[in-house]
Amino acid sequence: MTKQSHNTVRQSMQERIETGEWALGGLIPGEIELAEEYGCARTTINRALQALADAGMLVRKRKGGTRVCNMPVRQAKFSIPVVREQVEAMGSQYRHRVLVNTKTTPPTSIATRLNISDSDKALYIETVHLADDRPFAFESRWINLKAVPNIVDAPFKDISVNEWLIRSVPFSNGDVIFSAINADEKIADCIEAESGTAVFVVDRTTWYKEEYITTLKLYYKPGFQLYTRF
Amino acid sequence: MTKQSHNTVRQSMQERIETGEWALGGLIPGEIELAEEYGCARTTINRALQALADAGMLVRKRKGGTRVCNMPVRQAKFSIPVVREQVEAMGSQYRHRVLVNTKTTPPTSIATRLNISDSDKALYIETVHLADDRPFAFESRWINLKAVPNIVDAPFKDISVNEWLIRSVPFSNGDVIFSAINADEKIADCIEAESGTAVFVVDRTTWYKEEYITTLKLYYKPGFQLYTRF
DNA sequence: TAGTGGTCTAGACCACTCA
DNA sequence: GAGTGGTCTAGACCACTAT
Repeated sequence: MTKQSHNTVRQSMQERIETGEWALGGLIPGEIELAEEYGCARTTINRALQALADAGMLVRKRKGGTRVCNMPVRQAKFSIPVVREQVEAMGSQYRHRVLVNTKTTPPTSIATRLNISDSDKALYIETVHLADDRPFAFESRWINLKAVPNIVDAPFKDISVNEWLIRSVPFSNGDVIFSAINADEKIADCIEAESGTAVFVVDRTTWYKEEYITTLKLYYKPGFQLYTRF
Repeated sequence: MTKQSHNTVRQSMQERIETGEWALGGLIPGEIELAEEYGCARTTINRALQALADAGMLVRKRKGGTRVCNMPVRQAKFSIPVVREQVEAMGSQYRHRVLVNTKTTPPTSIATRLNISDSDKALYIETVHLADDRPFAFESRWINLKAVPNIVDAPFKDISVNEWLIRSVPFSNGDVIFSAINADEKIADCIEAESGTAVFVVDRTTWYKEEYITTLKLYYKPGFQLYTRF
């Protein structure tokens, strides 16, 4: 073979795994050997192998060599949903309405999550996200004022709370919990559903460098689906 | 600075983004310039920049240079859930019970998904996944017999259908849809819940090289949560 | 301790795309 | 056409870990 890109090599190796030429859990040749076989530099082989390891297909160990993963679990990458983009992706017009925006002391469960004391005040905001002026999702959010004190001056008419935060604290970390609940009356009312309807819930908490920023729950309208590919 | 690993460089650059030194949507220095600044080879800088671009923090274009992403959307990677591992991760003992296992003609919606004709038979399997002998999830699965004909001989006493497929067709592609529904009577019965309870649903279809393998729906017991981090 | 992957370098050429 | 990122190479040294 002549001139191989790391991509071509990777695909070739992926096929060797898929066809079983390289058995599940089995050891595969070392980098130098593969470099000779493919007729390219070891660096190129290394890059291809690392990509496959990153995808969860290979497990690599110094001295131990490279093995095909014996319990192949595919991983999927997905973007943390931004409601406005979800709405616009459907071809609908996005708008939002702020129902509540107050500074108040949060319940203990929230205070714990934001790592603030029970007596500290936090910003509580309720928002309804609309798609073509029909309810799409209801958002209930608490914000740690110590983390982003200047948020109180921000007007949320044109820009949503979420997008303000994204711009203000651009690359935070966080966790996400997906679940399903039966809508209580309040939620049902906000998303124009009947009480008791199954609702898809996204519970998200974000932080930046040991400091908690915000925690929110998103209740999507009935029938909502979250799609991913792997 | 002396001897920088690509990791150190990456972290340094990540901070410059987070602190706003490199503004959202702004152009950052070119690779050669950064290489001089950090005192390392361009290859090393390239690697760090590619990692950040991969994480969605940077957007790179030939000739156009590298810019900080102006609408930062964090991405999360998560493993396609394998029920047995979910159960064992909770410290419970996993078992499963096969309720139905028949060869039959699928409804049109399923036939379409598996890309087979309406008259073709497919394998239909219903399974209840148990955690410490209590229902954890109910699985309703269709399998394309043309894709994996030898599955009919497989005994699903020790190993679940899913794990048999994973080993047989180890690195398939697929899509996943998360949603919430109200349990009908049958589902409610299988997961020991009341009819109408909100249930978390995972709908998954997998294929390998243009051929559809299987499509399934997983109905989790009430209170189930799917956790991810970003 | 020896063997494997992990990383870095300096230099080169290519491919894309903006002006 | 010129400038940027994308990729490859050959060689070197380091770090981990299985034996």
